[in-house]
Amino acid sequence: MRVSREQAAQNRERVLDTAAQLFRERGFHGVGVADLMKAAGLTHGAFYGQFESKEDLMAQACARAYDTLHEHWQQVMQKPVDKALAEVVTSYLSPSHRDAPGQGCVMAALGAEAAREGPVLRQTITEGTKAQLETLAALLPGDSKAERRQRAAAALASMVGALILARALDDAALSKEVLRATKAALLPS
Amino acid sequence: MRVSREQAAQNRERVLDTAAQLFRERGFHGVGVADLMKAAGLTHGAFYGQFESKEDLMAQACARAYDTLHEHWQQVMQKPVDKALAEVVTSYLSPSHRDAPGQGCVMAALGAEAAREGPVLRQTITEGTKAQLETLAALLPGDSKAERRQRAAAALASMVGALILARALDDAALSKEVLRATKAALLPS
DNA sequence: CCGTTTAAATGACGATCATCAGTTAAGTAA
DNA sequence: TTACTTAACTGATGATCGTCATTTAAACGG
Repeated sequence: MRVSREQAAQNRERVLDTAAQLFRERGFHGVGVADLMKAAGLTHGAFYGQFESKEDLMAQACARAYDTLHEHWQQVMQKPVDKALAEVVTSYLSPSHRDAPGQGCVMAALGAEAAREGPVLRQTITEGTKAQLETLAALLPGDSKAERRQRAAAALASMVGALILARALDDAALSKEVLRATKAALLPS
Repeated sequence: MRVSREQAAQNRERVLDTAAQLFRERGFHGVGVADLMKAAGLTHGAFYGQFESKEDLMAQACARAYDTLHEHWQQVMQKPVDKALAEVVTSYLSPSHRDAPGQGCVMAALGAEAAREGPVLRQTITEGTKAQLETLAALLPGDSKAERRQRAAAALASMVGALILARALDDAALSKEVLRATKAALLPS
């Protein structure tokens, strides 16, 4: 059957949101086109009317995920810088972020896989990361902009790594310890 | 055809080494059993005479990779502690490590994927990581063992994250900057 | 109200996936 | 030399993969 122009646009958005979540939860190779469309309430045939290929969707879904994450960070940026930094770091390194990859950091969930994919996806990832670094640099101390950018790069790396470790480890205590230790290194009290 | 007992054991080792490399290069889902066996110079049929399943192989290949990496770290441990720390951090965060995932860190290459796999694989990863943390803790300053373990956890997280970022980013300058910044944070000069 | 457009569904395609049964042939033990 | 064992190969399994041609039917423009 057919559906109104508006409905079709909504469907497209829903497919994108569903993909952004499922890819982060199961990885790019862990989600088939049919799986995804069913999760979005459609059949697999409708996919290629809206997207050029799966790789096209992968890039668009990542862009969508980065947009959503960026909005959250921008909200936190309204607070005073020291509070904002503490909140960004604390929420990133929280057990709830670790346990909800579908709503979480793109790099931590898909970075390693993305490194093996095509240039379109990698460029999307790079742009999202640059925006993240910009936000983070504004929250960190430093005499020059270059120094703040450098600290932001190191801070983002440590947060991404900590989340990946915390998710991979089978030892709950050690998983928590990695998050705690990284938080302590970033927020010296 | 058949092959001597000794030759068969060698074949098994070769399959494991090949798997340890290919999995890190292409991810678990990026390597098929047939691909792997062909790369090891055998046909796909010989696989299930040596391994119980692909997941079984994944765990054994990761254990093999961790063993090899552990040997390298133990060699570096012969040096005085400050030199050893500098070498571990520098080589980990080097462009050559970034560009050779097949011989590099298991967590950086497969950590995110491993988090979604079965308990056998996750346990293997956890054991390998614990050994890494132990080695790293011996190289870091700190008043107590607990403090050194905490610093080791934060240091490993930052190294893993930096490598993943450096591999995923499409911007060569930024990729290098992430490695450099993380090295600077870990080795204050 | 009718003809056109098009979103979605159906169904199939070739390829590849992990897995395994059956066969071949060579090492091993008698 | 003979009988047994077994590593590796061949070939096929059903499932799933991304992709697309075709059909259906409802929204849209006149």
